[in-house]
Amino acid sequence: MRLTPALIASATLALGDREGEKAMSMRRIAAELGCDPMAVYRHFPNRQALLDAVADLVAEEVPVPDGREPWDRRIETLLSGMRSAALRHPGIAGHIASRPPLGPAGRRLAGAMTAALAEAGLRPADVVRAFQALIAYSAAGLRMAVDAGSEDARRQEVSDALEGMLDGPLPIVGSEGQFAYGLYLLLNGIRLEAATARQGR
Amino acid sequence: MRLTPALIASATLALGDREGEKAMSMRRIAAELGCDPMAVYRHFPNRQALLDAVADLVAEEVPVPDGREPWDRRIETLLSGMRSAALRHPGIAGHIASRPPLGPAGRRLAGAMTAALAEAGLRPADVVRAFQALIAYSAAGLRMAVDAGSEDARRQEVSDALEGMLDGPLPIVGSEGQFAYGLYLLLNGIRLEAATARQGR
DNA sequence: ACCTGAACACCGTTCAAGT
DNA sequence: ACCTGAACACCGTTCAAGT
Repeated sequence: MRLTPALIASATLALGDREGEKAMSMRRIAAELGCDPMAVYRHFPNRQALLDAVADLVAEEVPVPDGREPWDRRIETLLSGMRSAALRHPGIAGHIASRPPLGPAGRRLAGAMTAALAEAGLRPADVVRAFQALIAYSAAGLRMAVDAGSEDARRQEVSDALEGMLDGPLPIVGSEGQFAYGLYLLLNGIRLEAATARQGR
Repeated sequence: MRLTPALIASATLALGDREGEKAMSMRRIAAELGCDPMAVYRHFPNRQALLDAVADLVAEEVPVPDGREPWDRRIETLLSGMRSAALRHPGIAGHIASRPPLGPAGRRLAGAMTAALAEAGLRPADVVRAFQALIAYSAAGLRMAVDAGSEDARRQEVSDALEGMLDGPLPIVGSEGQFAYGLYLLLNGIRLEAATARQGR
């Protein structure tokens, strides 16, 4: 069977889904494909480049929202779409959190997002800054979700650290609801900013 | 020289400052201390626990803001203090971004932060959610700063991906200004939320 | 009982040697 | 010219053997 970048990437994704992040080593990937570890290096310069390709494969699964929806609804759809796609592929989710996909699929999503922000009424320079703030926040939320799933001890530690300062139980770290709340704060901030920009026009 | 957890942690921090993240391996740390690699395991159960202790050492450097300052100013001081302390120690900054410090120093900062949020007028449940959103955002900003410093190629890639969608140059990914903008959006969101909570009271 | 270091089970990547 | 796999320079951690 002839190797191609696409074939290597999808085999790596499947391996990660099945056996987790640590299973996606060059040696294990090669074994999965039944080839020499070095054969992979003929298609990708290094492991990171391969994982970037796998991440973009996941970005392909994210639906681009209908352009007739309001801009804030579209941003919510895009970001929670990326988040749930990543969580469907736990092996690569950690990599996605560190390096949001920038291949063809990633750029398609970035385009939809910046379009929505421009439509919100932000100045071009602020579109980029708000874009990066939203990506940064989503990446962090994804990382917390990944860590929370794999490290119960950490969740306990966070809980212990905060419990003393507050009454009531700690909401689950990295949960969907927690993610939505921060996104809501950011979108509120953007709305306020856009209103100010519109007035100054 | 007798080994102690504090001595190991500060030697590890110094090593990371001098030679970067990858130099902080159990073997290199032991060499730095002139002891057997296994000696470290008598004071820390594993490498992650040691790095957590190093991270808390950095949190000790962050000044706690004056309680008479307004709540939003205090949050800015705390988060940018943590950010610049981490960036002064590039070896451990990546670890801090993944696992915000929760040792004694980390808890002190968390306490100051939740107090500021409570004073802003958020409901207790929202204090925790806003706290986590702010931490998540700051961690992501720190990660972007660390990556931007070490990976010019990635910055170029992000720039290429966005340049096509916008006119004008891309603001530096992970820069102080970029970080401040997202924080500003979040604080605006919190102000709006607090105002709503206050009205419902 | 405490401590050591050899050994286990891996890594990503280079590079010389084969075809 | 293309491909392979041995080898390099590492890892974190376990555990048997020594004192």
